[in-house]
Amino acid sequence: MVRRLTSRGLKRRDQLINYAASRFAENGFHPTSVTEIVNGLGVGKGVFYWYFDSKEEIFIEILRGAQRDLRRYQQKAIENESDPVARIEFGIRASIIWLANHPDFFTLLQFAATDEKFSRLIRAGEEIAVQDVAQHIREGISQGRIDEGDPLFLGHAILGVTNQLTRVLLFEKKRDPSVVADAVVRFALGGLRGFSGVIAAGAMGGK
Amino acid sequence: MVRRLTSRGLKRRDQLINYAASRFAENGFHPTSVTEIVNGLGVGKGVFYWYFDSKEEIFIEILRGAQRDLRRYQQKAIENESDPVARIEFGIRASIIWLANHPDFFTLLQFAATDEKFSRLIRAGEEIAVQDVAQHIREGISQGRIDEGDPLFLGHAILGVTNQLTRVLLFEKKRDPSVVADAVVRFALGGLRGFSGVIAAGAMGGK
DNA sequence: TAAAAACTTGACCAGTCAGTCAAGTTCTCC
DNA sequence: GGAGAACTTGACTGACTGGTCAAGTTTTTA
Repeated sequence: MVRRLTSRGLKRRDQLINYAASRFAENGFHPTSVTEIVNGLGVGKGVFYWYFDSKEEIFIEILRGAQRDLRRYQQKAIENESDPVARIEFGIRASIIWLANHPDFFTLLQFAATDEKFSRLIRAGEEIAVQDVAQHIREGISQGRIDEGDPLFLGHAILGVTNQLTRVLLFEKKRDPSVVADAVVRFALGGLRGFSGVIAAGAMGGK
Repeated sequence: MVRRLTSRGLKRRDQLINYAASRFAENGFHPTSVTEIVNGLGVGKGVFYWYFDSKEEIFIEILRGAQRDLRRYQQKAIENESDPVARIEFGIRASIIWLANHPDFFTLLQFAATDEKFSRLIRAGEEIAVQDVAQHIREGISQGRIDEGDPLFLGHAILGVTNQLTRVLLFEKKRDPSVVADAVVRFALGGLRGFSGVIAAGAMGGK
């Protein structure tokens, strides 16, 4: 949808995006109807379709905006740090703080990753985040601070820990963001350092 | 729904569960209609409602079955191992193998975790799996093989790495299950060992 | 000030959905 | 063999969906 929007139009569009995001987060994407969105805002249905071609489109806009905002926040958090491992840590901490401040978006991103219609977009955003961290991992490896290993694998592993602990500790168990961040950082940096058979050495025959 | 089922009825119920699971995995839960399920099986709609009260109920049955089966598989994989760290490793490997053999269930479990109607069930299953691994972690800590840390946090961290790497490496990048398992185990055991400030020591002022 | 562009209304459409049910068929068990 | 239980059919219902559009209002522009 391409339209010349006045400031009034821009405000309305924002209002739709924000309200729709909160409804989608609470009820889910499919169960939330366009009628419900416009009624909640007290406007006619035509308003919705003046700004968006479809329910799908507004959801994609919501996702794009969230991804953009999160990435900016991450980059700002690490811009003055040159040590690669510290950049990883600061990136993790920034992500958790951002998620704590945008719980709705966390829910939306999690759902979108499971829906065929939106998972492409989510994965593309994920891939970008992983590329970012993989670069720091490469530097860390070349400095001998991180064990050899595929940087992309390791980046995804960090993402997985961050997402899971954020969901469980931050949102479900209501832990403080800094506590969650400490736990993620501890595990992620330990995971990066890797495991060379020392821990379980007493036990295993194979691998 | 409680009914006395003959063997014919049990077969039909199984057929409905399996076909519905494959449709839900491919199309998503909401977009898949009951009509689509019964038409795909070439039966009347009444058949569906003879065995299940609702579309929601069949989905819950699918999830329960998957959780039960996965847990059994995990337990079988570690039953003859006494070393706690090795039990963790074998549990991870068993999970990945099971998921590789049940890609539909992986998709379903991921979606269900994001839907308010089903997330309770998923979280309960997750909590059980985490309790299992937390027990091994506790033993590992008391043996001095794993750094101090909340066993539940660490258990969730392992779950997060396993899920993410399974999704990305196994299902998206089509890597061999054993390669995925190696990557997960490496990261998870390293993460358990923890991080005591050595890696990033050169860099950080604050935490 | 007047035309054009931006914005809003809400009734309406065609389609889909989960779920019902009266009627019929097949099976089990005595 | 016959009664009752298990199973199956598919037309039907009422609610709701995403999306359209002709008509109207407000704002911008020149």
